[in-house]
Amino acid sequence: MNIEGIKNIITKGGLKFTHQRMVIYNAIAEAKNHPTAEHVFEQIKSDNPSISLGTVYKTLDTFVTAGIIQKFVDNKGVMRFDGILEAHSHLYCKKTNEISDYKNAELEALLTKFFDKNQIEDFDIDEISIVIKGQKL
Amino acid sequence: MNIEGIKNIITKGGLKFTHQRMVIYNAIAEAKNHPTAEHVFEQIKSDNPSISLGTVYKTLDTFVTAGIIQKFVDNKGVMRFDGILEAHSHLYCKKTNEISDYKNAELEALLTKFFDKNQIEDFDIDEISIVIKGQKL
DNA sequence: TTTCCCACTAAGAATGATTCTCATCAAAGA
DNA sequence: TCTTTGATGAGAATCATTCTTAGTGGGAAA
Repeated sequence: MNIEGIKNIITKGGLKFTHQRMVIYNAIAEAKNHPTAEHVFEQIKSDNPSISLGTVYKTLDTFVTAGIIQKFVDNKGVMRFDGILEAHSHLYCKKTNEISDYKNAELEALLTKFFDKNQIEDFDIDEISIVIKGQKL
Repeated sequence: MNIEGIKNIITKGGLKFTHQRMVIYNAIAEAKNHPTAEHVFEQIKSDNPSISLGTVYKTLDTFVTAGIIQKFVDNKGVMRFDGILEAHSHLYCKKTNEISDYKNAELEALLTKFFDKNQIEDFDIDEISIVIKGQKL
């Protein structure tokens, strides 16, 4: 993604555009896996030697609050960040600990239909996600 | 559950039966919520003043490995333990941070059927769980 | 332009959950 | 009984994350 595109996303989230936010957002957008704060830090450190790990944590959190990225917790309890905003499920490989995306419109439709019909008592659903654990072959 | 019942479960898991394991398993079995290691420790401490928090962590982990309890990670990255072994989904309340169980045979059947038909390429599924986030009313 | 202000950042200390280390202990088997 | 092995207690160590504090820079207003 180009600088203008990133700037747009950040400012549309109601945030000031800064160099640090630019490189951090860029790292998330380019990552194919689901990076941790540490991953992002390692990724950008060589080109931005003065950046601080604390800033990475704080900025990622700011992005989550602004709704321009998502976060979730992995099996080990570590925060993972994700530039994809649409709902999608995750595959956890027990062998390699990799996390990959799984997206299937039919499944989403199935779940939506199911929970429309079967409301949960005294509970207002915001989002549903599926966690699939297994092994890569 | 009575002592004999707990002893049975622990020894059937291939583990030696000890006093600590007894009280820790009992705490998990009686808990209605999904306790953390710290919760279990607080729960049993008054009757077992010499028990160590490290032992609670280690024992819970031993139980998980032996397959007699389950564990998962909550939104905040903290380990939660669960004496229920059957597959079931969790409801996360964004207001109170409570986690409750959700079990629905129809939903399970639906998912099983779906993934039987729609195998995931190069991935062997062990278990599927659903995370439902929202608010208690 | 100059000043003022405030959000942003860097650096590292502090925290909280979890794991590790190691000495001691207890039970089961030889 | 002696030995061995695994379990336990105590607390140190680790790891991810948050907090604190001081310093910086860019925009708004005069």
